[in-house]
Amino acid sequence: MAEPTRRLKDAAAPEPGRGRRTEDWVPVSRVRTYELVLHSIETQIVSGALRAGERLPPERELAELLGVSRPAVREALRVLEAQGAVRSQVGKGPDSGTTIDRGPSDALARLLRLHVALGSFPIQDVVDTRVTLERSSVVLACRNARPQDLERMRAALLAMDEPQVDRQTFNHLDTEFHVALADAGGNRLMSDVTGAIRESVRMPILATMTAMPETGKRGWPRVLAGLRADHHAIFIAVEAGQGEQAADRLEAHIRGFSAHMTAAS
Amino acid sequence: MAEPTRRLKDAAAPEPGRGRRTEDWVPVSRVRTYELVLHSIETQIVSGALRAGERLPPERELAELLGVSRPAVREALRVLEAQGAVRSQVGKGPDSGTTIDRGPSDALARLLRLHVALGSFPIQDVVDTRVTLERSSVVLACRNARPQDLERMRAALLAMDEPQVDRQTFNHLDTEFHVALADAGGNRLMSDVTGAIRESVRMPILATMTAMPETGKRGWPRVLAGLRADHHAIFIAVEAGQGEQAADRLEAHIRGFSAHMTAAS
DNA sequence: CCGATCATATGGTCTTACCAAATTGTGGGG
DNA sequence: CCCCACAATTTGGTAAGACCATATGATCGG
Repeated sequence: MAEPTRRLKDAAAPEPGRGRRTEDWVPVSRVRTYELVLHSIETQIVSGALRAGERLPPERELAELLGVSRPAVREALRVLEAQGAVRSQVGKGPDSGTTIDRGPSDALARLLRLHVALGSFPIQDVVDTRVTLERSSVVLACRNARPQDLERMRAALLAMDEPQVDRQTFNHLDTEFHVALADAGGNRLMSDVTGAIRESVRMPILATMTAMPETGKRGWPRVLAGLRADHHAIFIAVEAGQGEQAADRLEAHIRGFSAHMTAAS
Repeated sequence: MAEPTRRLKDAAAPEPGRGRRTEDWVPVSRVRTYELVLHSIETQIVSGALRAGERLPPERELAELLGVSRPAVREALRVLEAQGAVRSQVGKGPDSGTTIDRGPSDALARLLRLHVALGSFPIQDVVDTRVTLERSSVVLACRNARPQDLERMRAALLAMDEPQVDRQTFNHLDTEFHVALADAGGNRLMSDVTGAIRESVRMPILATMTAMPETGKRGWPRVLAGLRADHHAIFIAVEAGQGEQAADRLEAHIRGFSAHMTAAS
């Protein structure tokens, strides 16, 4: 690690007394201490001074090095942890403490899910973005899919064909199918973002499914049959390596269901 | 707010003494307290019980309601704040305290920048994803761009044409141009993700530019001229509403420069 | 009636303390 | 000499309490 030792706050405080004093002045700090810590660590990561797998100093030491309190350090570490950038473990030994950890894990998904729920993005925008990404993914999948990728998709397909499948289970399997499709493309970023977006609309989709009546042209049984047919058609095209056709079918599939969602609202 | 009052940890502690006692047992919690708080608040947001603009209870109150300590609550709030889901303000009055705040702001960009720096995603994947999204964005921009969007792009173009522009400034303006292009499409999610990706590769791009020699076919002056020409060509196509041509030029532009990056490494 | 001052609510920060988990060191017994 | 049990140490996890800074609102005096 290059040099994390520069203090964020001048540690030569006039007194070891708590907090800051009115006479300090320095107009307005306005920046919260934990943001300073966060920025310090982020900078070291972006600049390459901190690499994946390396360990950060212990919390207490880091607090002293930066001239801040331990809670401030902890708050910053919590943010980094939620972003999947670090991992903390108690105990002693080489694996203990806080280590840099390249694992976006579900950080992206959680972020997007929150903002979809909050309505930060119009549903139509989410659908369009999803179409864009999944079209690309499926084209890649036609070229790069390995046998185990196809097997994973086939397993989801078969499970969705179960006659007694309920809507929640179907929704889970549907997500799994699309995520497997994205993974099959072999582009990790595209797959993660695609998965995050599909995950972020899982709840709204389930709500739409649940609201569907038991009969009728727009009833659940009819819709379910359509979705199954869509999935099979997409899968066949992927197996055959027909990228454009698969993409078109996928787009129709996504837009078709999203029409139910916008119609309901 | 529906009901945040269910305690996360049984508050009927035998003693007001600190921490937990050995006799509590309950095998292993293994889940950290702040995660419980975080999950509790996230659930209320996703379920719609907490909507944008609403206020959370004060930290102290929330801590008591959930039966946890204030630091635990604060750590959870910090994570939500970093995700752009809440905003905290001191003071009194209707705007004070912690409020739900739909503003992804730069949360996405920071997340991606970290992981690109950490190497969580291969550079080629990032480039491909960027191409996919920007192609879609520019097609949308050809249909939806308003005069002020075009003006913003034009301003960036002109600034990049300054003869004395240095590499760092050029890199900033280049980012601004691509972000303006994405914004012009009118899809907020696609624009945010596109901007985040472009932002996340800003440092690597700058490093590549800085490493270029002053002369030669692959020297900075020659590359600079090429980039300027690319941008102008893209802009002209957008102005003319020729989506496919703009997309093709954009892809060539992005892939052309990325070739320098992969060649250098 | 208006303005200045004080009260209050709220997040921001630091200190201190103790708990829990995991590794490591050490000593005794085989 | 080796191995196992136990203690020491390191490190994150949690809590309680205090004080500071800021923004609003209320109260009182002119």
